Amino acid sequence: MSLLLFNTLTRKKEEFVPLKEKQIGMYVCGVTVYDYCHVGHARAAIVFDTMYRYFQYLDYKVCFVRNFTDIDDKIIKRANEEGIDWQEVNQKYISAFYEDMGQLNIASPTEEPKATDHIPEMLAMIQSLVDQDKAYEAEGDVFYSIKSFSDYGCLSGKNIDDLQSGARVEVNETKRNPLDFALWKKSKPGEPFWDSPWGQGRPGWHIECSAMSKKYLGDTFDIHGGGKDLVFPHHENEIAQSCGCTGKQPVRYWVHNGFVNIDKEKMSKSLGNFFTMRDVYKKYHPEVLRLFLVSSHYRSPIDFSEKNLDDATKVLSRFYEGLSGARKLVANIDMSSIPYFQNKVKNHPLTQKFTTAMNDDFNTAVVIAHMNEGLRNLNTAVQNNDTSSLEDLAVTMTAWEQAGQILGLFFQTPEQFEADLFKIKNSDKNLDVSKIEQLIADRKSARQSKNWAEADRCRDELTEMGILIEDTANGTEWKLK
RNA sequence: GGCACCGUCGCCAAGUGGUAAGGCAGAGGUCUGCAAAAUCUCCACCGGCGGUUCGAAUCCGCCCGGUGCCUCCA
Repeated sequence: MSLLLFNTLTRKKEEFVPLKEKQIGMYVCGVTVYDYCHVGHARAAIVFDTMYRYFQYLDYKVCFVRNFTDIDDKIIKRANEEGIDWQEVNQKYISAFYEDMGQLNIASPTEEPKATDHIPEMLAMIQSLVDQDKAYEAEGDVFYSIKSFSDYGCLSGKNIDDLQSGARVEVNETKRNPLDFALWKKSKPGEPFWDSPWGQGRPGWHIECSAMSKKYLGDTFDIHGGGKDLVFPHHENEIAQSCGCTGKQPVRYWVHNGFVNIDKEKMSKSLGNFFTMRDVYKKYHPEVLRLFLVSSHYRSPIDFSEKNLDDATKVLSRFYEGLSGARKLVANIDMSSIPYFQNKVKNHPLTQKFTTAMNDDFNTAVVIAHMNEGLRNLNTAVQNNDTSSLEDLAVTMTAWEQAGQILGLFFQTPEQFEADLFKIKNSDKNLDVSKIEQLIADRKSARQSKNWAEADRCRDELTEMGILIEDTANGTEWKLK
């Protein structure tokens, strides 16, 4: 069964065929480490993490490279603002990145190169472009001459004339063409710099990805990803640089994720309408954020709102409750002793539907729909306490759970999830747990003596506190609304 | 101004030529002392107009509405 992937270069879904059989080279633009990550960064991370997981599930050997941009204007500016060294800025926000992404269950890429560790590679590339007359030095800066690349605009669908006529590009006297972009920037006094054949300076933004992807993945590799906002100019320029340098097409499939919106507008720093990941975690479980972001297709815009996160919380709670019930029912089943267990999971209808959806350009939204349907089967078995076919249930549960895990869900136990959820929900309520338990005990004795009025009074009091109770076979359980 | 994209139930969201997945909310049933949870049933002809087609939410044209990129941006 083939996998279809939407390629920005052709604007079509294409059958994905890697360069080398069963191997994939994938490069994804990471973040510039000058501030905390927001939900837009979270989406990009989740989208490509999910692809990475699914490729591995399909038995591909994936070399996944995700970079850190650790030198640029914003970092220098931030360092000056905070009165610290630019490296300290990097350090601070790289560790924040790991904290925030770790909570989302983002797997480690194969390589996480930093721009400043690859200055020689970048200089070599720039030199090659200069030698080929595709780049030129001007007063200490080095620019790429877009005239040297006839395909310039192929990725973003722009043509050079349109770009020039609408040019909001800053006027720079030293450029031969206003659309030429910097490969190397001369450093100003007091700024960090590296030595180069063109004097002291630092790399332009685009060259790092060309140099690092070439180093780790070769002149041509399979997938290059990032947010839609990187299509132009960043990825367009990367193609120009890489192709100019090697003469080869650098990337076979360009993959871009859609934006996170707020009230239909792109979440962005400049608009100031962004939420950092750590802000979101104060009110919502990180896994809820993950589920929310995989609930729609990766290329569509997704509207970030409390209502939508509340909905996602409900779905994830249902998922975990169903999982918890099913796990308890099959607790005594030794799955490893079930004949052909892995094959049965693989051939389960749910797994089949899962792979069909994922093979269609990673349609995770459809996967979630299938999981909601699958959940009903689990819940029905649990409700009926159906022990007649526990082995089948174990297979169904595993197929269901596995689908979720490839989406990066279910990375903790249902108990931990419930406990975390309580902690988050209770953070601004500060409820007294012993009081809750006392009321439940009071209600229990009232019910035993069939004093329904008193029992209901206890429940009403709990309801007022925001507590929801459920009488189950194992006693009364409670949770925060 | 140039170039793209989007408009599906009250809300969120799949589907891109064969008579509309899923979730939330809502209505009703089962279960329950009553609830809750779970489960079952019900709940849309797809922005407007025209065209192509045996057949369109899905293709084409026009219109209306919204967004993005063209400057740093996931």
